[in-house]
Amino acid sequence: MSENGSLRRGRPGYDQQGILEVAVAAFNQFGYDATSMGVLADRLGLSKSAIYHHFASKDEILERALDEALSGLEGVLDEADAARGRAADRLDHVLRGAVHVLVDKLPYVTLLLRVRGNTEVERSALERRRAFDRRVMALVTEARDEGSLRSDIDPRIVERLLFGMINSIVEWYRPGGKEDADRLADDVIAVALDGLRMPTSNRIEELLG
Amino acid sequence: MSENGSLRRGRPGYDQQGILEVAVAAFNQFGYDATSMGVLADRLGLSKSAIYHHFASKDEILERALDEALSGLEGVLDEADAARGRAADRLDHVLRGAVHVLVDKLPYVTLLLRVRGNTEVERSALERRRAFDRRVMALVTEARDEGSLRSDIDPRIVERLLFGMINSIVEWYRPGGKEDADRLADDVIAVALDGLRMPTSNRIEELLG
DNA sequence: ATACTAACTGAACGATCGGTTAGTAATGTC
DNA sequence: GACATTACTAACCGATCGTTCAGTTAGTAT
Repeated sequence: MSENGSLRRGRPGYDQQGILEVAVAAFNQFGYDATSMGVLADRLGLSKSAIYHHFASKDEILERALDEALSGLEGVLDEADAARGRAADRLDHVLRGAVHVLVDKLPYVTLLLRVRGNTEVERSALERRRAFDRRVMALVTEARDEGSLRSDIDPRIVERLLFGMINSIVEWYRPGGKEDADRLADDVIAVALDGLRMPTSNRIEELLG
Repeated sequence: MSENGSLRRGRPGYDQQGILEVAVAAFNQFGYDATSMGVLADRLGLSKSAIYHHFASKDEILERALDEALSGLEGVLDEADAARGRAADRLDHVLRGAVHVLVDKLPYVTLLLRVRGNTEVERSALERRRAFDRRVMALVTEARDEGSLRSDIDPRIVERLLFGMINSIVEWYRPGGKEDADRLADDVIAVALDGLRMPTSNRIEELLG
């Protein structure tokens, strides 16, 4: 439960991170609202009140979890914004990076994608998500203007379809399969950029014509 | 509240459909579990107990709503299975049909896509969804085998990415905008089949080589 | 030993949950 | 008017919700 080698002081047991992992797994299985502190305590093998030693409220557990996901996604965008080069290349980096964050922090991102905005914590997370989307939209627009992306579809719709596809990964991807994160990112980028259609001579003529 | 012109007998008021529409809207706003029968009654302008005149339980309201979405989606697949012709054309019909069902029954499909499987009703709906996905996967496999779709990506992943993209429409599409269902379906199919990349001479050479 | 720190328990709180019961109100039909 | 039909209300139920509190346990540090 502790990541550093030196022994922790005080009575051994869960720390915040340990509680968080179990809680997020439960939230994802039942939904946040449908997960009671009682069943959460059962899963931890603790009493309900023990949880309140580590977190001030159920809401605060959610807040920590959502920040874990959001900071990961925002980090990918920060890297892209710091880099120079074609917008298409920076967008490529963001898409692949987003897939990796999804896979590495799967439970946290899964939870984030199901937030409805019932509380202040949830609304704040939704706003950070919207800000993320806006930054990606700007990148898509840039890539279109430099001639890298097709210009016949609204960049906002392009961005939403792109992340609709990427985010849906949390619905079915499970780690440990033959499909690792790199291969998955390759597939997603291949479908997104080049489409599903099998190239044919007809298509080549169409492109030439 | 009534769709037929002739007057209903008995005291006027809500019928099942009227209750259902308001309930589904509330479920989508707050989430099913976070929507209490109390706030639902407030939205309807009724007492809690009045709702139980129309539905036996909260669960039954959900059941009706999920069936509305599922029967719509299954209908599209039934049409495609009844038709003859290339698998690619039947798949095209399914994808466009799914977009239209999503738009026409937006609140119901939105609700369906958020079901977690906590109750028997939810688990049954999830199983119908999985059966739908399996039928679409078979169609994707057929289209690949006839040479219409690229063969370098697992058909199961293709299907999931496709419907990840399509299903994500419920997260942002709102009726009444400039983007109607037909245009939206065109955009989705365009991105899915031909990708986002701007065709270049390099790409043509690559296809020819 | 003593002090300190962190982890935890059991019992209880007020609030809210989904649901029940018994009775009432408003319409069309005859 | 009587009657059937449909829609609804007020009051209440036991269960469960998130949370609090006073006290206990198990370890490290000096």
